[in-house]
Amino acid sequence: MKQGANPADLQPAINRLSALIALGDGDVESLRATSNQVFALSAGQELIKLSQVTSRSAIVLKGWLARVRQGRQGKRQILDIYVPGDIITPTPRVDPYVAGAIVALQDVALCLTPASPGDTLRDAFQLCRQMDEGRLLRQIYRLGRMTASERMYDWMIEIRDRLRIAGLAADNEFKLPVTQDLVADILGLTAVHTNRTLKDLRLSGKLTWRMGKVRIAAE
Amino acid sequence: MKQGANPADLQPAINRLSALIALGDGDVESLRATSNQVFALSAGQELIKLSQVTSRSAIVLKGWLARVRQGRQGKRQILDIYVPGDIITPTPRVDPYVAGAIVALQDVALCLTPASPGDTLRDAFQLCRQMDEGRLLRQIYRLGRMTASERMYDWMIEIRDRLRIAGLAADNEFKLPVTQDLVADILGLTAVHTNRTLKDLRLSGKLTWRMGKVRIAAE
DNA sequence: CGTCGTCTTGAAAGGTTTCAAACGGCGTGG
DNA sequence: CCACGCCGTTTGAAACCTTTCAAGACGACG
Repeated sequence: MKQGANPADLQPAINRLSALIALGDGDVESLRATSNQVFALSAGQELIKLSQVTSRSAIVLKGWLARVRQGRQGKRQILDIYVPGDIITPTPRVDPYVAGAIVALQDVALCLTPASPGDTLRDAFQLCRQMDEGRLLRQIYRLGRMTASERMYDWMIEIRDRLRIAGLAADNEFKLPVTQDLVADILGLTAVHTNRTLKDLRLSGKLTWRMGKVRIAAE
Repeated sequence: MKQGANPADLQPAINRLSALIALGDGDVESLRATSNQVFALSAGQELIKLSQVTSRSAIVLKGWLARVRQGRQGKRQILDIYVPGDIITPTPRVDPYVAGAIVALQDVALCLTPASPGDTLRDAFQLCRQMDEGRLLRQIYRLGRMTASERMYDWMIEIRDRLRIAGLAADNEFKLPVTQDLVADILGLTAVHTNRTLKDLRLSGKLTWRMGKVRIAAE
C-alpha cells in the first residue's frame, strides 16, 4: 500500500472496459479517483489480504499476476493469468487452496475498484467476471485436447488479443515478461518441453520469442 | 416443458443447499413451489433456450448433464458435469462456443429456481456459483498436472463427494450412469486409454466400476 | 571472475495415442 | 427363437509425444 499512482497506468483498464461497454465520463472519473491509492506487490508476493480486507475488486495497473494451484510433489499449475488492465475479483469465503493463490510475477501495482460504481461500471465488472470464466474454460480445453505446440500457440494468441484490447500490444508483437518455466506451468508442460516446443514453432515460422518479445506470424 | 414433478426429486438439491447454508421452512417451500413445473430434456438434447428465455437458474432434478466444448477435428472436452441436486446458472450474453454447450447425458428433468428467492436462498445460489468455479479450477489442475490414473481417481472422488452431499451415494459406492467414452472426454484422454487406466486401478485395488456402479476402496 | 538463474540440447525412459481386431450385451427383424 | 447389427468394452502392437536426467552455454550481477 504505497503512493505513486501514475494516471496513465489506468489506461489499459479503461481500454479494456470500453471494449465491453460504453463508459460515461462519470465512470472514468470514478475509476481515476480510486487509482490514486495504489497497492504495490513485489515479485513473488501473494495477494491475499485484499480479499480479507475488502470485497472490492482490484484493477491491475502494472505487472503480471498468476492464479496458481500448488500440488504436493512440487507440481504447480497456473490456472489463470492477469495482465495490466485486468480486474481481479477475489473469490470470497473459499478455501484458498481451492480458489488458488494469486501471486505477483513481477513488481505489481494495483488499485481498488470504486466502492459505489455506477450501473454501467457494475455491468462492466460483471462482464469481466464472465470473461474470467471464459478463460478458465479455454484453459480446460487447451490442457485437455491440445498438443504442446497447439497449447503454446493458442495461449500466445489469447495473450496477444488481451494485450491488444488493453492497448498494450502492436498487431502481432508484444512484450512477454515471464520465464519459460512459468509458461510451462501455464501450459501443463515441463520447462524442457516448453523450450523444445518454442523451437518447433520458431522453425515452422509460426512465432518467435526473443529478448522478451513475442512476434506471431500472420494467421 | 412437461408435467410430472415428483416432490422427492427435489431432495438432492435441498440436501446440497442445506450443506452450504441453513435453509428456513420458507426457503424449502419456495423451492417446492417451483418444482411443480418440470422441464424435461431427452438424452443428447441441449439446454439453450433456458438461458435465452429467463435469467433464472435451473435445478437438476433427475439425470446428468455436461458442459462441453467441441473443437474442430471432432475433439471434444467436457468442462464440467452436473448431477441431480446441482444448480445450473447459465452464463448470459456470451458466445455459446465460449461458454460451452450444456447437453443432457440421459433423460433429464429440471426446474427453475424461484423468481424471488429470499436472502438465504440467494446466498446459497451464490455459494453454488463459487463451487462451480472451484470445480473448473480443479479440472484445470487435473488436466495440467495429473497422470491418467490420478485424473481418474481424483475425478471419481469428486463425483463421490458431490453425490454423497446430495444424498445419492453410499459411503464409497455410487451409480455412474455414463459411458467410458464420456469419461474420456472429461479426463482429456482417449476412450482406449480410459479403459486401460480403469483396468490399472482395478488391478491395484483402488476402485472398481462394473454394471454402472463404482466402488472406491478405503482411502 | 565466479555464481546463479535461465535457456538449450541430447539420449533414454515413460506415458498416451492410434490403428486394428475381437468380444459381449441387447434390441430388432426375419 | 435365432440371427443380425449396433454400441460399448476390452486387448495388442506400434507409433508418437512428453518427461526425465544430464550436461553445457549464455547472460546478468555481485
